[in-house]
Amino acid sequence: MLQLNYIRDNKDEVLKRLAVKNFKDAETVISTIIELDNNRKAAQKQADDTKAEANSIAKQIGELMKSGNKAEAETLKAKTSELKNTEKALDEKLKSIEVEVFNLLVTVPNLPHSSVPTGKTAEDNEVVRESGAKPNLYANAKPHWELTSQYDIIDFELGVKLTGAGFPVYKGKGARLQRALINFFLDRATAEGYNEVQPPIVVNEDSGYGTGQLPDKEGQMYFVNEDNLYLIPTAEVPITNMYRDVILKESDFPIKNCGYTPCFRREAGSYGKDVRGLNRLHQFDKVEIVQISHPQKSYEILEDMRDYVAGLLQELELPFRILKLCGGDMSFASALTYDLEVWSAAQQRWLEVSSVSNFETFQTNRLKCRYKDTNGKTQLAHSLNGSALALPRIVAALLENNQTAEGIKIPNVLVPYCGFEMIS
RNA sequence: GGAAAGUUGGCAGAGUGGUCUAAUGCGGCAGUCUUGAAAACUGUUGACUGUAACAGGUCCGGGGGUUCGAAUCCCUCACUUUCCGCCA
Repeated sequence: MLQLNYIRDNKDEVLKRLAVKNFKDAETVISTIIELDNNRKAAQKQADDTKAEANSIAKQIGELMKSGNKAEAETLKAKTSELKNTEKALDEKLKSIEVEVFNLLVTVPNLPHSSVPTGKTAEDNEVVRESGAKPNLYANAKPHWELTSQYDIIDFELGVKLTGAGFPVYKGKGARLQRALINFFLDRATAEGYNEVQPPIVVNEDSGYGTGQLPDKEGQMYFVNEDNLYLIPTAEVPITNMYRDVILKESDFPIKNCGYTPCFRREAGSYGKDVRGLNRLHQFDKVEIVQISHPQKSYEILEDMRDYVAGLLQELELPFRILKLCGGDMSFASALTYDLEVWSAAQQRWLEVSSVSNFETFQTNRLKCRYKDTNGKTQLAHSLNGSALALPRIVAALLENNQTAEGIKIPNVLVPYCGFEMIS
């Protein structure tokens, strides 16, 4: 959520940058917000003055009662009933304006960073870097969803029986590979200075609001009706919400946390070959890295995070590329996002395995995650996160790219974690 | 699932319906003392809104009510803790 003060003081700038995100009706929405806010201020002033008067009368009555001057107290009492009515009316007016402003404010996406390329779709994303050679597969190379059943390592049908589509069962070396990747990612993140946490994987409504899944995207999350809890779509939600309603000290920065969790996404309305096999699941595993930073450091940190994730892909010997997302392809809450994609050799396409974003104050404004600066003023911190990494598409690429006539070769770095060199 | 008790500032913890502008302690910050530190002593110590700056307003779990006036009384919801039951 954008800061109202910022919108008020920088209207033109806000409109210019919202245009990069292709936010429709920006002019109307922003103007309405500013106008409503002016109304709010006026109403608040009125309400405050009324309350001030009522407060002072109440105090006078108190003193009169104490000194036994009952008659005078009664005359003062008579004066208050009208005040009470106006007070009530003004409060209601104020509240309704505030609700109106809030409802508009949550529809406004974050402002993109000045370096974000303009564009509408994924076609317009900017390739920042490409690394690693795409493998030449042998003649009978197969897509991963055939390899998984050939070697009996991931069973999609069995998952359908137990739960439904998009909930695969990992078996044998497939399960072991999952565990190996999780441990590998966590070990690397810890070595990079991230503090490992194991958060709950169901969260309450407040947490959903804090990171911006609510009120907009509740359709994307599984919901436990009886207890009013949501299954997390990413560890970002609980890990970032650890800093909800917190005022940090400047010396607390940088705050680096990482965590492994299963992630749950309803993915309502997704069909077709994009969702084949491991490409899109309802439940998957992911290691997430999250940082809370000083505003002046956040872009430096964003690049560190991006390069860290790239390093993981290099270690896994996967060809990958880094994209800087254009305004139209970026998420609602992000100011700047890098996507990392791995080459999936049998599908002949790039698969997104990580998204690293700086949210600046967009999340922290809602979270009320602040810090005290050197002047003792409280300021909003910046929040950032990235996948490091999401497993399914990594597994898809590993299986497809490393397949040979004899079996699937495990990259060297994972062998100690797996305890085997080949899936055959 | 049953019963009871609770929810107050960064933390602990007081608080007979009227200077609550929330006691006190701890912690934090600043100062005195010290070569430096500790201890001791002194002072200071929240958030939001608002203003040019003051002033003013809001906040004692959330919401509602009673009252001229609520941290305090009433209703309601949420959460926490303890005990019992069930159970990994």
